[in-house]
Parts: sequence; structure tokens; C-alpha cells
Amino acid sequence: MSTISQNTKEQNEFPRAIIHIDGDAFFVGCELASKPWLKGESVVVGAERGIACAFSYEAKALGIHRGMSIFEIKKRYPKTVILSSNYLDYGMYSNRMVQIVGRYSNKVEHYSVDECFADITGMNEVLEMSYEEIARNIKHDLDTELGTTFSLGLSVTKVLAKCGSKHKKPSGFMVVRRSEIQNFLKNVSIGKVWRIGTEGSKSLTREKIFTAYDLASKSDEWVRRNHSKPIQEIHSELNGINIFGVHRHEVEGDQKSIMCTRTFHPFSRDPSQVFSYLSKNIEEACARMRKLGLSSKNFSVFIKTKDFRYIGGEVKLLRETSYPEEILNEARKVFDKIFDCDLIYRTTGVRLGSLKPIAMQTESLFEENKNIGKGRMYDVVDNISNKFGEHSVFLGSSMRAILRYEKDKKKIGIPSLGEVR
DNA sequence: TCTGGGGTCCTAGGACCC
DNA sequence: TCTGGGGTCCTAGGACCC
Repeated sequence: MSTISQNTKEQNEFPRAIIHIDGDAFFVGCELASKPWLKGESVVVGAERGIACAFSYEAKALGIHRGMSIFEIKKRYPKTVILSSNYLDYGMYSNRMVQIVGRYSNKVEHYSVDECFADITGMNEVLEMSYEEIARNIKHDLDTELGTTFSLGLSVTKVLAKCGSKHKKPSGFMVVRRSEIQNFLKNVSIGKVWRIGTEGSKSLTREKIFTAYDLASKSDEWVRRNHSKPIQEIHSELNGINIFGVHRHEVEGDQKSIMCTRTFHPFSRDPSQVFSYLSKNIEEACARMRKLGLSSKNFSVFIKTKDFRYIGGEVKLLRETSYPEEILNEARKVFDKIFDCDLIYRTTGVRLGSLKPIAMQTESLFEENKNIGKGRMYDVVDNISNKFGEHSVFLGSSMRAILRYEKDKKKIGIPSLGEVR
């Protein structure tokens, strides 16, 4: 076949060429890359949290699952190696993953710590390789240079590429050309499709849609009539029509919100106790915001009942802040409105929205002066927290939460107070 | 898996305004 | 004063992701 007709064929099969890359048991993979003697063993990461966060395929084969307690794992599978997680390392591996993929395309989306998408459309001519060859090279480079394996899917849309990488884990390699989509989708159950969650697959199953093929073969008209935007978009992508572009994250810190939520034990119906947990979350969220150099103007707080009912409320401040006091004042008002003494609560949370860099805040001279003092104070607070740990300094309103959290650790060390039981 | 934590985006329905 | 009908904006909560 001539080069020209080969190119035409490739063009037809890949109007766009999208790759999805997924690290296999990524956290464990990173650990094994530096501890190769553990390869082939049952390995679990998550010692510091007391539950399995990630596990090797050998551990999975034994029956270890996500969230299983370390205590139980030790008891039932004493040979399993238990490691603490090391997020800084995983972040470094993750960045290297993106760099390596970046050799083959400048359109790489760092989707999560262990996943990325790449749009390699047109790179076949630049690199003088077929799309499949490019994909194989990427996988080869990742596997050999990072010392852990990756699964890769190559197809014409993000949803299809993601179905591909998922198809044969670990170390999978799946190419789904346009002419192969229908056959491929017959073997993909509807619940496995990216962005179709439990609710989506429930409602689709009720309509006798069991595989991705069943959905893809419905008409546009039918989907538009019976389903909302998310399913409509997935339907298009399954048919090879690109809806979700590959977006490279150019800017660091383009985060839209910061959340801090925590479930407490025992559950509580005591308003001052529950508010104290909320207060602690607000303090933590503000500390993270300051670390990122951001400030927030709109925020929402919520409480969740024992039976998982969610009640919340939103507040708009007059100007941005990165300090907890103003937020707490408003949060108190919302809290008093939404708290119901007859219910028992399990979780509180705060979400800080409309984030802006601190430098972009607009303030009057007077406010500026007021906040300089506060800024200095919080510099000190942040420094102490860095040195002595996050519970070293806190607001009075968070006191009861701290005491409760720390009780679980038996004792607390507060520099100014000594040890409190 | 009777349920952890941090994110993003969508939408139904109320409030408000002609 | 009562009434219809339509548009936009907002937000609480849900669904989904890793």
C-alpha cells in the first residue's frame, strides 16, 4: 500500500486520535519501583490511615478490597506487606508520567494523579509513525522509565479511549479504531463507562440498555428526549463524536474551590459540639487557602445527618478573605438556621468558592490596615502549625472538636497548655 | 462496601421581574 | 385589585469523578 493511501486510511479510522493512560495500582506501583524486591508480593498502601488505600493485584487476588481495615488484613493475610503512603513521591512519578507523554504531544491533560489524556491527532505525520506505534512507544517509555506499568487506550474520543485503557488491566494496550467501535462496545457493560455512575446505569438498565453498544445505537432524538446532558454527551462520544476536548492545565492554582469535610465519632446532636467540628473545618480550609495564596468570597457550609441527609447553606461575603473569623460569623448564622436539635449528625463541611489570588483583593485603605495586622498574626499561626503540627494553635470555637479528635489519639500536646487529656 | 475526603459540573425549582 | 405568561437569576442538592 502506498503511503498516501495508508495516511488516508489512518485519517478515516482516527478523525481524532485520543489516548488515555492509567497507572496500574499506581501507589503500589510507585512503591515497588523503589522496592523491587517486593514485586510479586501482596502489598497494601495505607498503613497511616488504617485502611487499604491501594493494593497490588496479588493482594486483590487474595480478596483484599478498598477500605478494608489494616487490622483485618494483618489478621487474615499475615504475609501481606503493609506500607504507609508517600504522596510526595507519587506526585513526582505523576509529573514524570506527564513529561514522558509530552514527548509525543503537547496536548496532554493531567487528569488525576495516576491518569492522563493526550490528543495526538496529526502527530503521525510529524513523527512519521502510525498512531498505534506512537501509543506503543508511550507505553514502552512509561513502563521502562518509571518502573511500574501503565494501561493505555487509543481511540477517537476520550470516553472510548478510557473504555480502552480499562479493558485489559494491568498493563493493557487497546486500540479502538472508528470501524471497530461497535464490536468493541458490545463487550463493555454500561456501568463501566466513564461518567455513567450508579444512578445513570440504574435508569439505563430500566430501559433495557445493558451495554455501551445498546446506548450508542440509540438515536440522538431518543437520547435527547429521555436523558439529560451528561448522558447525551456520553452517547455522542461513544459514537465517535468528540465532545470533551483534551485540556492541558496551563495554570497552577486555577482551583475553583477548597473543601474541608470530616465525619466525627461518635455522631452528635449537640449543637455546640457539631458547630465546633464545623469551625475546625473552616480553620483548616482557610489555612490551605492561605498556603495557596488564595482568598474566597463565597462559601457554603453543610451538615450531614446520621442517615446521610445533606443540609447546607451558601453565604456571599462583601469582599474576599483568607481568615476564618469573618467566615465563622456568617457560618454561625447559617448553622443556627439549618441545625435541627431532633436530628443526629455525622459530618460537617465547608466549601470555599470564587477563589482569587490574595494580591487581587480590592480593599479600602482602612480595611487594608486592619488586615495587615491580621495577616501578620496568621503568618505566626501558620508558622507555628508548620513547626508543631496542625493542632498547635486554634480558635476557641474549634476547641471542642480538637479535644474530641485528639481523644482518639489519647493525648494532645498543646505547647501553651501542656498535655491535656 | 451501609458510606472517607477532595473536587467539578448540572439542574429543578423558587424568587424576582416585566 | 386581580390576573396570565414568560424570562432570568440563583442556589441547594445531587451525581459523578479519583
